[in-house]
Amino acid sequence: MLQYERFETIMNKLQKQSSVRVSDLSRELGVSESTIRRDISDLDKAGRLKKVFGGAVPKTDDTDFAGRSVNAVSRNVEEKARIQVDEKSEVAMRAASLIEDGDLVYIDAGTTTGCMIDHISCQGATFVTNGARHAIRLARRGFKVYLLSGRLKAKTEAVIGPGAVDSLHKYHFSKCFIGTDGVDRESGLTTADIEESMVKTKAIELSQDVFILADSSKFGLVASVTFAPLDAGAIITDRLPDEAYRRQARVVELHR
Amino acid sequence: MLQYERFETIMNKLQKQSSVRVSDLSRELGVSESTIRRDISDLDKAGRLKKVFGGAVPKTDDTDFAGRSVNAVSRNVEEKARIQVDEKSEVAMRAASLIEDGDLVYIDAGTTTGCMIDHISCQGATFVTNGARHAIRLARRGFKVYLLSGRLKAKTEAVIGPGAVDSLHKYHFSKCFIGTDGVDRESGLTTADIEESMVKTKAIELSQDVFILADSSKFGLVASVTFAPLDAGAIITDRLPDEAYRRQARVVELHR
DNA sequence: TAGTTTTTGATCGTTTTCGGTCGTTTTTTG
DNA sequence: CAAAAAACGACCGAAAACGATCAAAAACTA
Repeated sequence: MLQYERFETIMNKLQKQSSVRVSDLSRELGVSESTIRRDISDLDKAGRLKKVFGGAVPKTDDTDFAGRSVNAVSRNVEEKARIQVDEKSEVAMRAASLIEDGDLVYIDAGTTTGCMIDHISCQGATFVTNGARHAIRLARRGFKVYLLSGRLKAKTEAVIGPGAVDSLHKYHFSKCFIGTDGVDRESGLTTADIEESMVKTKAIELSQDVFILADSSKFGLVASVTFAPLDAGAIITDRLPDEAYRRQARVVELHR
Repeated sequence: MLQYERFETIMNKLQKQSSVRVSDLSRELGVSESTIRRDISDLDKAGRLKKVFGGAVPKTDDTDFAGRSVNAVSRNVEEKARIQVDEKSEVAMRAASLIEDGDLVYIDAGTTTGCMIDHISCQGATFVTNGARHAIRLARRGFKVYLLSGRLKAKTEAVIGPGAVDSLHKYHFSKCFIGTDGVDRESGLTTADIEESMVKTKAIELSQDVFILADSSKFGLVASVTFAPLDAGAIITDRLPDEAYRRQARVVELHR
């Protein structure tokens, strides 16, 4: 087994497990503990994880108040992209079809909104986004693209924080497309990161038409921070698990 | 078996396997390990895969945008590009070694500055950049990264224009690293895009120590817009084609 | 065909990786 | 709090991988 493969295996495990042990890795990968220690040291030096006594934990780019690992709940971009692919893609396709020539569109960072990019058919829209990779992909497709300024969060590749909110002020969007971690009748629309939530809230405020992208798995979930009430915009979903949501929000349901 | 066939076989394997070994390929393709190593080196330099100790892994698209597919390029062109890559990389490595803990560093968009990212060894620096992909790569490596706001230019993946210059104002860099298209004794430092030049000029103005990255091929070239005089900062290059430059600028020359 | 260029395989000194040992540090246990 | 256990890192030697070099083989050219 190549050193590089071990590196990737360790990092993959850390995305799901929130911690790994030297002894376990040594057994599972069939190499000595010395080697695992070296690997972990190298990955730590490279800034890809945090070495702790007995093993390693994922490196969170914004330090949790206790300095503890919070990765068990919030996975990173690639991981998230893998799950619920079909549903995400359907929702995204529908959302993309709403974009028209002349629109000034805000596209939120995130995997679901990212799916939209390949499905945008009209050519005359202008885009603003806080997703660094989204911006690159949009620009490649030939669109006029503006990026927000501010700190780049490694895990979600999103520009966040007060700087990002500031640089939003001058825009007046005709449409905005926002992803969400949770949709709940009591808590409304929620997301895991407070700084990301600030950006979402501001973008919604500045937009004429608001669209929330939420595949069916998001309903009933509540993340750390509420960024908008349920009726902040139209919720686009593949399947609505509970008709009760209709009383509180405008819902676009793809499968009946 | 033709070289071309081996190239394709290796690339095909990498699409399914996530890694290949020199020893395996040597046996399977019936050629010596030397040959496989040469093949892998060539494919790596062409940007089609990533060479690792013991074999190779697929190239993830986060490296740089020089990684286009080169199916039928003439040998001469490929050879030339390879040499330039080496020189760029040397220059970048030297530049990266100048970064220290505590620095607030501006990194300009561009391929040469992009090479720096993999070679930054210290962990305690903070970065500001107008390169969208640079930002993503820096963030992945665990650095604190800030992006400028503004329009994203598709070709260079750089944030440019007045918005970008505005969002620069608040920073005071300890060091900045700027790429250039041309270095000329009369015209100074030049670049092709007027909006990119504005960002470069402002970043230089805001920085205590200024470093210009220019491989030897850039000397004597003049692009459309001058963004700074020759003595705006230290010019880092692999080889200085003409000693006369020393009279006008501070030069760091790698090969004497 | 003869001469040139390119590709390939073998060699060899150098570098990198890896597992085991051992003294030290950290954590757990009593 | 002290002893025991576990984990650690530094070090070393063996093994593997590497790159540079060179000569033979193959492909190309005049």
